[in-house]
Amino acid sequence: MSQEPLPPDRWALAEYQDGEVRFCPVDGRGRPAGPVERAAGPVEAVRSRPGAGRWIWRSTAGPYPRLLDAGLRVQRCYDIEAAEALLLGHEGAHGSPRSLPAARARLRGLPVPADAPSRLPDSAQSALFETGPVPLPPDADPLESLLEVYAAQLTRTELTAHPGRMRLLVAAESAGALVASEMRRAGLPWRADVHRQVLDELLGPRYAGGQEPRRLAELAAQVADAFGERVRPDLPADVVTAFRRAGFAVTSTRAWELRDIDHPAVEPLLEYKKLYRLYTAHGWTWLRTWVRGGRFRPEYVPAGAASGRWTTNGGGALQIPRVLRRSVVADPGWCLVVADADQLEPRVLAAISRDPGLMEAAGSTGDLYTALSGRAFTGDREEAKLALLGAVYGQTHGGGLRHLSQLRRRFPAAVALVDDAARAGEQGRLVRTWLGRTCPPPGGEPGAGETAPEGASPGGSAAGRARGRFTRNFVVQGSAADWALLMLAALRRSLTGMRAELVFFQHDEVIVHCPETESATVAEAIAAAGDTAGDLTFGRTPVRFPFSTAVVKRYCDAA
DNA sequence: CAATTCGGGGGG
DNA sequence: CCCACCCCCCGAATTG
Repeated sequence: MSQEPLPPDRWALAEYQDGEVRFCPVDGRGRPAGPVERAAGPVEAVRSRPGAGRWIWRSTAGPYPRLLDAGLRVQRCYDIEAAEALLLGHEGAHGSPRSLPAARARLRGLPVPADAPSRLPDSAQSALFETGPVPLPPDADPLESLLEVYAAQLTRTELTAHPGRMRLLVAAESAGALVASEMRRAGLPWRADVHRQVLDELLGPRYAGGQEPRRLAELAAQVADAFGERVRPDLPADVVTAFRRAGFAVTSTRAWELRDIDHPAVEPLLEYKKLYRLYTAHGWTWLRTWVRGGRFRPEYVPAGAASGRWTTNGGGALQIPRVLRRSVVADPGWCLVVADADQLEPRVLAAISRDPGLMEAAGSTGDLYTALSGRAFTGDREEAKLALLGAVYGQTHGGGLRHLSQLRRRFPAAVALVDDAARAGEQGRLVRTWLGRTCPPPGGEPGAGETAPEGASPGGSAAGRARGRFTRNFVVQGSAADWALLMLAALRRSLTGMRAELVFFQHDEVIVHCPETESATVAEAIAAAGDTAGDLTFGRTPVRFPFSTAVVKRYCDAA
């Protein structure tokens, strides 16, 4: 069946109620290939098998943080619950519970338990209500259940549209889970003193007793002066009313709408909103909550977004405001290698569409948009960029559309790919990324093949068109997320044995914290990881995946 | 009174 | 003029 040589050494590991673990070697079909061993915990088990190639376990977030605490890493893993989510999605059962007990129950035709909520409401945060992983029924043996589900997953994988790609996707998602745990443990270097200095500079000192910062109070007073009445700048309704009274027919208080209004309240108001946002989202409270011992440690959630992009659970790690990048400072003698993938989405589009013209343009490491504008595309770099992004996002009006027909002529296969994806969405069909991650069905979470009730003519309705834009973008953004996982896995591999640590990942950007002496090696490893991931993910194409890389002491000093 | 939605801003 | 796409986070208002 599969011609790939099997990893020499895979081990299944399951935790029991009393904390004990049992583990055994596993063959290529998911059957036990040796005696079951016991250990006091995952640390003891993994330590006893230093040569294990891949650990198969229920969920990386369970045992792996404890392994890291004990100073252990594993080379590779197979995350059953991550795989279950990917397979369910591919099978069109997107929202079905993904836990090991749920997967087992489905195999046996038993009632399927719901998943534990991924994020608890604040009111339930008390230890009393802490919800652990969904429990197996008391009569189920954890290791046997794990192997039963694993074996079935291997079979289901072979039934997917592209089994080889799905195998790769599961491996990549599992590697991502390892990276997420490791990054959280390492933490992003964060100087609380610098952060406080930024807050003091921009917001001024806080008044005693939890009052708002002085600068916010001053700006609020200026707004009130300008209107000649008290207006609370953080209440949109208040502000709209005040502008109406002053003779300006605004419909919202969005920055782009207010920017062009000639009224003395506008400037302090916009400044207030910017600073208010900093104060509430990344102010002193955030600092107290999230920064400990000079490190910011968010909980990353791989595939938290439908497209496969990561999210975080609290801390807003993927929305660090630019003004706070000054606080991300390397340790003495160390540096940050900050690397940003260049024009990732158009390069991904080139690879997944195999469009000859676009592949040729993406076959160089130079700026892709400049390459486009230099060719038979009449327009400058900015216009080329807008046209291409407009095609990927499903732009409906505006300047970028002017060049769309030209794009269509120059890069017919690329445009056809996103157009097909859009049509699929409008017709209520599912689309997949290159590796086979499947978009959620229309009409919300519930999952299992529901048919949109009001979708008689989805192509014609506003909802149908919105769905088309979603699926159009999904195939590109999601395939870029496929690539990013393999890039992380490749980079992680090449950093083993070094002191360098991956400390941040944001869609198309990574930060590695390393001794200054390692920076050149790390930069090379990142460059190599981009192209390696391109070949692994999409097969061999001429498309290159370069990074803009900077070696800096402070995050803000990277381009 | 708690849960949900809205509006506006941040990131890619 | 901006926008299309994916998200997070907060406070206030609204709803059950």
